[in-house]
Amino acid sequence: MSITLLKGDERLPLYQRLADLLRNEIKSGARKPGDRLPSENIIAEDYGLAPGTARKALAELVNDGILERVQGRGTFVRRPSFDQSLFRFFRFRSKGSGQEVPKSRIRSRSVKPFPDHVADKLAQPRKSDGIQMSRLRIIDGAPVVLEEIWLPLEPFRAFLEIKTDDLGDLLYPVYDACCEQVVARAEEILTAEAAGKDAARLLNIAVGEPIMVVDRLARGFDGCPLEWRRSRGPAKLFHYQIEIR
Amino acid sequence: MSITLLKGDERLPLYQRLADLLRNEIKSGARKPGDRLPSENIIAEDYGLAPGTARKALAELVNDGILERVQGRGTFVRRPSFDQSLFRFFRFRSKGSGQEVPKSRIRSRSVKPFPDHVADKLAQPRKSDGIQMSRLRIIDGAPVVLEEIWLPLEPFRAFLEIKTDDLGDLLYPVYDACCEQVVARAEEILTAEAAGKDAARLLNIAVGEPIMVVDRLARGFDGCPLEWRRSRGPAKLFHYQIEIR
DNA sequence: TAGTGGTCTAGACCACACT
DNA sequence: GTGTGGTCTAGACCACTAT
Repeated sequence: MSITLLKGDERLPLYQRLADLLRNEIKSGARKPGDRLPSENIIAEDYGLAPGTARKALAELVNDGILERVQGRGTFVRRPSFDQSLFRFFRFRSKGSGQEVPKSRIRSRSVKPFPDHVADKLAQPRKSDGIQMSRLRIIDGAPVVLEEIWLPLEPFRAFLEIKTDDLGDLLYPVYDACCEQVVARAEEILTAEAAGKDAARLLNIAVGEPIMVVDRLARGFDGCPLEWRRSRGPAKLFHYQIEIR
Repeated sequence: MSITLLKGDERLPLYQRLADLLRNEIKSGARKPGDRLPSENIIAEDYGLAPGTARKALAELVNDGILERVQGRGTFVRRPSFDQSLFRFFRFRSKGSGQEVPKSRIRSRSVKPFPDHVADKLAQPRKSDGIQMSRLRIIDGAPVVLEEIWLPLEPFRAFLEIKTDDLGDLLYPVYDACCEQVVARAEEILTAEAAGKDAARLLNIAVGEPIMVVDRLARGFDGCPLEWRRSRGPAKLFHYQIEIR
C-alpha cells in the first residue's frame, strides 16, 4: 500500500481525514456550489485509498448536506436551500396550494449606522455605517411578515446601485449577481414578543398581540457573516412542528 | 449465493429490506429499548447476506436514531431521549450550570371528560372520561412552565392509585413502572399566544404577555397515542436556535 | 459505448469490552 | 482470550447518464 497522502491527525480514520479535507476545500471556496467533484475512483487513486474508503467519506458529506450524488452524473457541491428555514412555518399559503415565495414590498433602503447588536453580529465596528432595508412580505394582498435587513457596506456597496424595481422577491440571488457574495449557510433564532405600535399597524393586528420573531445571520463559505435580518409575523400564523424519536 | 430470506419489494436493495425488517421488529415491540441485537456477522449469516450488507442496514438505523452501536459491546435498541424536545429551549437553568430537570408541583389530578380536541388526538371517543393533571414546573422557586396533561383511562387506571408524593419530576418512568406503557416517540408543535388570566397568575407575569405553547403527543412503540400535554411558559424565557446549511 | 454512482461480496486487521 | 464493532481493501456487477 502506498503512503497516505492525507494530512491531519494520524489517529483519525482515513475516510475522516478525506472528508475533512474536502469539507475545507468547499468552505474555503476552492469548490463552489454546483461544481462536480472527481469520481470516487479518481479521488481514491489520487490519495492512495481504496474506492470504498473514498466512498465512505463522500457518503458522510452527503449526509451533512454538503454534497449531492446523482447516479450516472457525478458528485456535486450542493447549493444551500432554505427549505428548512423557520420562516416556512409561517402559514402563508396562497389559497389552495403552498410553497410559493410571498411577494415583497420594499419600504425603505438607506445607509445608516448599525445598531450595536447588529454591528456585533456582522463583525463590523460599532457606530459604523451599514445598509438597512425594510420589507413587508405579502400574500393575497395581506401583510404576513415584516423584515428588517442589514448588510455591511463592503462588499455590498454595489447593491445600493440596483433600482428597487429590479429587486425581486428573493435577495440572495441578487447578492450573488451584483456583489459576488454567496450565502452558504445561516443560523436562525426564534423568539416571541408583543407587537409594538409600528409592527401592529404594518401587520394589521392589535398592539400587544403576540408575534413570532426569527433572527437570521447568513454566512458565506468562509463563515464570514454577510447579512443579518429580523422577520416578524403574527404568532397566530405560526405553527412549528418537530418529531422526537 | 444462497436465496435471499428477506421479503418485501424485490426491487429494493437488500440492505434496505433488512433495515425495514428490523425497523418493524422494533416498532412492533418484538425488540425493546436496551435490547441487544445479534452481531452483524450473525445477522448476515441468518439472512444469507455479506457482513458489509448487514452493516449498511445497521448504519442506516443508527442514522435514524433507532439503534446505538458500541464498539466491543454490541448493537442496542436506543432508548428515546427527549434531548431534542422544544421544551429544553425554555431557558431555565438553575444559577450556574444547566441541564437539570425542573421541580414539579402537581396542582391537581382527576378524572373528567376529555375536551374534544384532546379526545381526537388520543383516539378516544368524544365526551369519554380521561385522566387530567396540572403541574407547575419550578426553578429556584420561580414558576417557569405550566403543564396540562391528559391520559386515556385505559391503560392508565393504575396511575390513579399512585400517591402524589410518589410522583417524581419525570412521568414517563412512572408510566412504564405502573402501567407498562413506554413512550417511544413524540410529536411537538410550537405556537405562541397571549397569557390569559390564570396562566398569568400562575406564571407570575402580566395578562396579555406573550407565552410560548408546546403541544406534545407521545406515542408507544406501535404508534398508539399515550399522552397529550400542553406546556406554557413566558416567551421571554424561550430561545430556539437552528442551523441552516 | 464509456463513465458515473449504487449495490453487494469476502475478506484482513484493529480497538475495545467483558470476564 | 474471545467476541464485538470500526476501518480498510479489492474487487464484481448493476442502473443510469451522456455522447
